[in-house]
Amino acid sequence: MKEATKREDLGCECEEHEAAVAAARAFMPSEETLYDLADFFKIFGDSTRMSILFAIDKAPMCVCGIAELLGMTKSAVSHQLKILRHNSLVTYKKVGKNVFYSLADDHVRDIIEKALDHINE
Amino acid sequence: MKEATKREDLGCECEEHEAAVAAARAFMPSEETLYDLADFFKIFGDSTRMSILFAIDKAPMCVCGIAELLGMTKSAVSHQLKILRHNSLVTYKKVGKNVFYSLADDHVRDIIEKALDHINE
DNA sequence: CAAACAGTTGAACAACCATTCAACTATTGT
DNA sequence: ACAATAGTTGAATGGTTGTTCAACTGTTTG
Repeated sequence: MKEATKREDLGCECEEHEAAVAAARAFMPSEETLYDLADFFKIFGDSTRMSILFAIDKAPMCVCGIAELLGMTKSAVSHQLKILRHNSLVTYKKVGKNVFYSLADDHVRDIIEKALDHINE
Repeated sequence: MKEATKREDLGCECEEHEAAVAAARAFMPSEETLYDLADFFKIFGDSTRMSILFAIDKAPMCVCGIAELLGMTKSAVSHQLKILRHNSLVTYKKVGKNVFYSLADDHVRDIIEKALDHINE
């Protein structure tokens, strides 16, 4: 046998669960909120961006400094900084030829710290 | 002009920054920690997984219930639940034909709440 | 002004990843 | 024992995304 899936592969026929589904639906955030949340976490989900955030945690640092610290090209770093910039996680200040980046606010530190707690059990 | 990049695209010649780089390097976490952190956040960086976490936030729910709530196939949901399971973000309990999933601990709620704070400015 | 360096950017490429599809296991009910 | 449903899983696929490459802007210095 094993023809194609008979009916729907979505949901279930068990009507006992419908109440639970309805109850959960009432507490679900909007689609937009869910996407915003996922997009926000996506930024932290890359080791290069994570490294950059730690690099500028204690003191502002220029792009070439970050590149040297991480052993990466300035181009690669700059691309990631653009993402961090567009999501307001970092700020920057031009000084001559250099651009110094810093963390935007303490919010970022809080979230990373929480995650570190979870990782270290 | 514009031949290939003359020398290295890594770092900079400015020796004034070497001290800053060395200082930052002293505070950098290990490579392993950075990867673990990024991997951890990567899990939250998908709207399907984020939706699942909210779906089982208030009460345990079976796979078919989640699938119906999200309007997705049971297969797709199961694949994501596997990832959440392997990262200890959810627990499960078999009851007859059903498998009920719940949040593993309050740690997860804390982190999502922090992120919501940041999004809502 | 011209050379050199810091930084940015768009296109191309490669690697990764979420969903689909099909098949499978396990449990319940007839 | 057989049919039906809940759930899982491996392979294939299509979309996303990080890095590289090459070219560009802007600033400083000789």
